[in-house]
Amino acid sequence: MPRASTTSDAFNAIAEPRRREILTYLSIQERSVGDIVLTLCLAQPSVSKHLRVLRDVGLVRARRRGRRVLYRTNAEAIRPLHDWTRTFERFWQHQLLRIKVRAEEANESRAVSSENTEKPK
Amino acid sequence: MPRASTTSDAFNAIAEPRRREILTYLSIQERSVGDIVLTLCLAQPSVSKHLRVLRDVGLVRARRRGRRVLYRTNAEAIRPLHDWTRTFERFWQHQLLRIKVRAEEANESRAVSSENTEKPK
DNA sequence: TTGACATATTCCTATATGGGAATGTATTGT
DNA sequence: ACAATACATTCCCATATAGGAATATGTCAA
Repeated sequence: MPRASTTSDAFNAIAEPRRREILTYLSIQERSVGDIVLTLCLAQPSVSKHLRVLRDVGLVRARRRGRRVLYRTNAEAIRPLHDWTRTFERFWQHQLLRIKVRAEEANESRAVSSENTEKPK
Repeated sequence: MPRASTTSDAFNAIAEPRRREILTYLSIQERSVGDIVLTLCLAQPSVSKHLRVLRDVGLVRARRRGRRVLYRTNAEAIRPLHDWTRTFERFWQHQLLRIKVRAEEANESRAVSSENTEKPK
């Protein structure tokens, strides 16, 4: 079985670095495909294909303006990603806390010498 | 050119749903490969391979304890993902605000009827 | 209508993948 | 040393890519 489709969800869609760049670029302001091509220095078909993927998972919205098609980031679709990563927030806070505590201990008790670093059972 | 390697960065690594499940499971408590196999109902080689990917990008840490190898989530490695999604936070707040304002307007001026929905230039 | 501009799609190809099965490696208990 | 346990790796394969080139579609302007 190959990898899941890039259009299967937002997680797969944003795995591609260029698509992340496009999302960032379009979050500032609505832009045409041509703008993206020029600004990010990508081939036009490539951009269209990336936009297709982003559109399929709801990460961008499009609307025609004459010959052009204007795209904009749909930030709402990024929330699930944010929420998922956020569930780990408390853990990295714990880790930072542990590191901080360790540093303080090491600093305070420079006399006690050894006793730990790895506590085998 | 195919998709970037799953081990190229955390974004690619977490694109796989099972890997996300493993990360969540391991964030609670350090666990052996066997625990993961039983709890998430996956084949053992599959788990080992997923852990390999997660380890390569620093999302998990491992240590031997006798015959077992205990894995734990390295939450720190998830921060870049969190930070990236966070850059869009203000935008979805804006969008929610717009929606809210629109709803209020629609509610207050039920007499004014039309004039917008799409404003062609 | 015709041409020019803007974007989308199709075709092609090398490549990384995830699952299953089989096998390899490390560690413990006897 | 040997068997058993716990993981890791390898091999095989169907499949979804991403990029490049070519082509199709859509829209406007004269």
